[in-house]
Amino acid sequence: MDVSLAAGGTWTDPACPVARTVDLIGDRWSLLIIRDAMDGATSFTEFRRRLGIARNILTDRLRRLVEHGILDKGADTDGRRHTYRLTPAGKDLFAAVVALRQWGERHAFAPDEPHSVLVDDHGRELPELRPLGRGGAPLSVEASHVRKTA
Amino acid sequence: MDVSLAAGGTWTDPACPVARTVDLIGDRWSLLIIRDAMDGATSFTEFRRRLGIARNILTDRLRRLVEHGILDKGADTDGRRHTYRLTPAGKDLFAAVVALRQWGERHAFAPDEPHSVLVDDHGRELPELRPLGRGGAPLSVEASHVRKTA
DNA sequence: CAGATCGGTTTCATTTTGAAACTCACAGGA
DNA sequence: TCCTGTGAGTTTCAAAATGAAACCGATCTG
Repeated sequence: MDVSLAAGGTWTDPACPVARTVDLIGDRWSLLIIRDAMDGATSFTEFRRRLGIARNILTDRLRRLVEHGILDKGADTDGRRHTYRLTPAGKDLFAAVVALRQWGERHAFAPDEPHSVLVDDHGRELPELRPLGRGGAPLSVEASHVRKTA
Repeated sequence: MDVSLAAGGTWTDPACPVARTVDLIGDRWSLLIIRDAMDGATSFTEFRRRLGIARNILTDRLRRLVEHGILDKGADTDGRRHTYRLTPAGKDLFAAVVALRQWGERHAFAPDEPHSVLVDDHGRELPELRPLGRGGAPLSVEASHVRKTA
């Protein structure tokens, strides 16, 4: 994939993987486009219908996601219709989307408020995603730290 | 916590937990502030030093994060200095930050490019965070779907 | 008291976003 | 062939967000 920012851009914090990821998909729309791509959306019109996003912004975000190797743009044989599909790198964002979703379920809804649910093949809700230490035990924020590059 | 958006705001997609989470922390800075809070930053000045963010924007983001129950603002006995600390909801974003970090490590760096590393108490790198199905086996994007609310 | 520090607010220019109108290519039907 | 609709944009322009810099006020430190 393209490991660089678009035209002239510089990383907010070049050594930090969190910062680079946020530079690539940390805006109001990119992650929602990826969410919908994971849920089966493939065309410009379909993304637009689901998101209610302005046309020019969608054009721009799709272009960026393609540039960064997260989506792949194909011309449908049809001629006019295009298809946007997740690349392997795009699909690899699944864990991040699940983590954000689960946090939202826990903290962004009132206890009685309904929300959509992510389920597996058998319609069962996913277990909570938790960082583990090397030993396999859950790892807390306090028990970890960032080792800066030499 | 405060399960609502700031003054007059409406959710991008009220029923989707991913969208709500993105509405709360899906901007260029919030996640990086949270990252640094997880790494020990607690003061206005310290966040500013680490991020190079404009003062007014930092003021605004800290206020929003406090409003949304992700950070807790305390007055240090000192008098002038304040402390911003993660609430339990804030600490619960750990999984999401780890997922974004790991994706960045895999896809936003050239193979030979150095980056900071998240390690556990014993200095060992964390294992990859992967969504699992109910059975305990890794779950692919294709093997899951979103069940909309009734 | 003078100066530095901390945590802001205000001002103003630049950038990004969004809504709406316009364009262009193609396909199907009358 | 002409008309109409659809898909995928581009252009234009106003509104909102962002960022740099100056200013402010309280509190410590010498």
